[in-house]
Amino acid sequence: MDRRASVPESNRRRPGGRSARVREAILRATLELLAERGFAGITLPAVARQASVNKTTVYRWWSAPLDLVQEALTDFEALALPDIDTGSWEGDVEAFVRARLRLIRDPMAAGILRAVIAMGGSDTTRGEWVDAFWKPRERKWRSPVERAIERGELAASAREVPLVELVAGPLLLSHLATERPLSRKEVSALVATIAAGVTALHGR
Amino acid sequence: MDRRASVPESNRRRPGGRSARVREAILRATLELLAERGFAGITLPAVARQASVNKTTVYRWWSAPLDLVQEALTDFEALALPDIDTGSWEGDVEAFVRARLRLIRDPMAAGILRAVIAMGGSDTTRGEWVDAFWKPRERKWRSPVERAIERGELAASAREVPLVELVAGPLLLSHLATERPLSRKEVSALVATIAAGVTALHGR
DNA sequence: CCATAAAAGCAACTTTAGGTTGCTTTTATG
DNA sequence: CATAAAAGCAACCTAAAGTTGCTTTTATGG
Repeated sequence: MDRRASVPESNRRRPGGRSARVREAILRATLELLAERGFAGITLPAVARQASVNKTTVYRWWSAPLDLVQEALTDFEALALPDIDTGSWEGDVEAFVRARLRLIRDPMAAGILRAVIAMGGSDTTRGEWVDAFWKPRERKWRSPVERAIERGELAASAREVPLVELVAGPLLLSHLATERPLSRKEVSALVATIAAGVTALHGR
Repeated sequence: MDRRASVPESNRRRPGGRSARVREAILRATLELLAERGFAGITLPAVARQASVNKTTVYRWWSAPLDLVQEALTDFEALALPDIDTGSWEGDVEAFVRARLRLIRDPMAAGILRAVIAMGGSDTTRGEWVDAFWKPRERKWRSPVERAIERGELAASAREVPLVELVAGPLLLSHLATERPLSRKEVSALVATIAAGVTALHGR
């Protein structure tokens, strides 16, 4: 049986010492290449070079670039969003924007997000996986709206507003696509506009 | 002197007939591969195959994938946005969203946008070029806000609102990144929220 | 309409880089 | 400290990018 591409850390036979170090180096190298060169930059020999590890070692445990990327991203916690609960939903929006800004300003995180975006599209296998990648990160952020509705700050109709997209989309466009980051003023205006719009239509 | 990668259509020595057909086929093939496989899919032999053209012909006129992509995108008019002027700025916002939706739903346009996003980042040469790619497409869409201010619909302070990002960002995120397109309802809510927010803060 | 030179096509070649294999050396672990 | 797991090494195969000299096709001007 081929044990490659299906061996989580815990199932490795010698998880202590060198093996662990080598594995870490390989997954870190994968993220570095992914951020710098995109998915196209991930070949097993390239990862081995970046990690200063012999390529046979990489081939022993992973069989394809996608496996490497998948495993590396699972381990990469920086892309996770913090829990946000400021007490008011406007505060939550502001906090979310700030958190997202910090994240997207980190070159490695930005590069990785770009790569993940590029990996979507026609190819079904990748597409499904990319979907699985985003889902948990989105779900985490429906709750503030729900809480606001429970608190009576917003009407139930607020659920129709695609808040995640409204808040994160502009940052994505300005930082990742056009690479003309929003100014301090524009960020403030962004938050204010969304807050005012939602309050005007769904506030109590 | 190397005449490759610096020969616009008009400077070719025999621009009629076959040469023109071959050039068109090559640039079309470039866009197809770019949309389907991303920038990584662009190699000169691959483009030649896709265009049903001999690879020596491609090598004769272009020296690198980036040259091909650059020239192909310059010729690709589908990514241009229509002029919008409905008379009211809310109407303009709605019209812009609809136009952008149509665009982003086209698989080829979506694939190309994804590829362009992925091409941004560290590498300075590419980064500059990607910037040049977006600029004309953005500028075209400051005018509706300006017109609204001139008409007296909005206060001058509305200029601070990053409207392009606010309107296009959510569509970008939902269609290109997460691939969970907004529903009809959500699109309406998006337009309504932005309109209400801007009106509340900057309306007259 | 035809002569001709530009440009496309073709085939054989070199080079580069991904991927494979058998073996040796290092080292975690009982 | 014995030993087996895992990393390293070197030589290899293969596929695809890139190159070259030449032949065939065809746009174009006289």
